[in-house]
Amino acid sequence: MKEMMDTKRIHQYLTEYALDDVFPSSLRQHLALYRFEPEEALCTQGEVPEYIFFLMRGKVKVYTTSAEGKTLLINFTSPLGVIGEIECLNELENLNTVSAVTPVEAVGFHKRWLRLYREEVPFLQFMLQLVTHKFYNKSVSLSFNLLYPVEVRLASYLLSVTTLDDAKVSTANLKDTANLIGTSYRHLNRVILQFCSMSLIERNRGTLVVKDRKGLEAAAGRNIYENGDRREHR
Amino acid sequence: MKEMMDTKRIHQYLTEYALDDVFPSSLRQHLALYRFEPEEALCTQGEVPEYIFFLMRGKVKVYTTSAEGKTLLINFTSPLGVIGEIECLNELENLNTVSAVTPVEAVGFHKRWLRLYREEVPFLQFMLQLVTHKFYNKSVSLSFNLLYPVEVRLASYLLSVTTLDDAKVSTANLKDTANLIGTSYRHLNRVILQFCSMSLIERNRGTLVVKDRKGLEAAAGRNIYENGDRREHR
DNA sequence: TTCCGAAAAGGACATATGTCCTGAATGGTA
DNA sequence: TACCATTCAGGACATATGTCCTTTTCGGAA
Repeated sequence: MKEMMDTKRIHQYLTEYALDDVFPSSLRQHLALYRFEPEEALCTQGEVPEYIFFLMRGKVKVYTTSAEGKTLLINFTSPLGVIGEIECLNELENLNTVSAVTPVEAVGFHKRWLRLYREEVPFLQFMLQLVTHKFYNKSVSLSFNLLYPVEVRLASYLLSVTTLDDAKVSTANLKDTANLIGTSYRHLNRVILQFCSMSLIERNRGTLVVKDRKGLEAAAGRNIYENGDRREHR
Repeated sequence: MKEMMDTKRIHQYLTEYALDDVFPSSLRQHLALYRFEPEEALCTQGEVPEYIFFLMRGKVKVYTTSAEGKTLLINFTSPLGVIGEIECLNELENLNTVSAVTPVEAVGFHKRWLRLYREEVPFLQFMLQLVTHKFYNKSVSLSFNLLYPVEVRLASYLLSVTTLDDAKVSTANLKDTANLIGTSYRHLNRVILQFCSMSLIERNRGTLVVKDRKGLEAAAGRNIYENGDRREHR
């Protein structure tokens, strides 16, 4: 983590994401710009977080590891995602580890300043908005993972990350995909094979190509990732 | 749902749960007291909610039903739980159905008044606090259900709903228990049998008795419901 | 007490999914 | 081009969990 006091760039980001009201000028002095390299952790499961970050550039992955070492990928988060707010607001330890996937820039502040921010209506409104959205998406994914078989989850996922124009998914990160929909790489392959034999998709070197969206929709029942933050994953 | 304008009782509840600051007197005129009978729904999956309720008395269950009719019990909620806030704040449809288990009393207001409340710092702080907690608990249960086998989930559950003094769990609602830990009644029985044969618990007519907390703790690894809102379920 | 019906428990089997391993494909390098 | 190391796909098997149905238990009515 590299901290920078690049006030100008911070201001630029705040404007880009319409956060000028959320951080009134009186509170900006506590904001800093942070940079993370790929693989670097923004926060670590089990530790108590110090900072709240607003993701401005790049992509991070959020995951949990069980005592036995099994990993559950929660999601990939893109701007404007927020990291650490749940734990900082409640003095709890991190449930997840968040690591940079690409080079990342985030605006953040140390949690000791929360007492200032939490007196501000726009800040509170923004956070509430954000957390409720996160909650909603999380609920969707919870139900979805527990209620539907991998087949349905994969079909939904494929519909979400592709369009009619761009029907391809790289298989480079098929392991990530497996984790994301909460299954093993092996099993994912099995289901892919099944979809291929049904001519729903085609597997070429390095990519999956969606051949039959209607068919996939039928397999999915309904597309669960449609409004979820998992949409960002490619 | 029966609406009552029992100002006195509302005031009494607000005091009981230290909500006097959250609802400044200027906003109280929009609050009403609502009563629900067992089995009655406070809100229904798929519909757009109209009210935000603050559960003051009784117990409700929160559950989702899949298109195929499979039911996933999310939790049991007790006072002071809040219902409908996520959806009302974002104009979204209900993800879950919430039904009264016991007779229920809730203080609530129609969402059209949200524009008033959401200008109030104490209200916003309260909601943010509440939603982040809910979120945290949900995250725990998401990870837990996806990462651990039923055996571990049951052990955790048993440790949570019993104490050294009161080591009994009624088997009357074993089906609820099965749903709550996300498995079938059949499979729950299987695991109970297993625990019995390991002398961790004993099954008598109508109750399970915890015999060996240490052993259960070993089976659980760690007790995941410890801070979760599922604790309320008996 | 005996018998019946409802509820609970358990057996048999089916299915989904995970783990481990082998063999094939791939790309880089000499 | 030939060879090697690495990655990827798929086979074989193991395990967890679900579904369906039969058996058992138990309270209550006759």
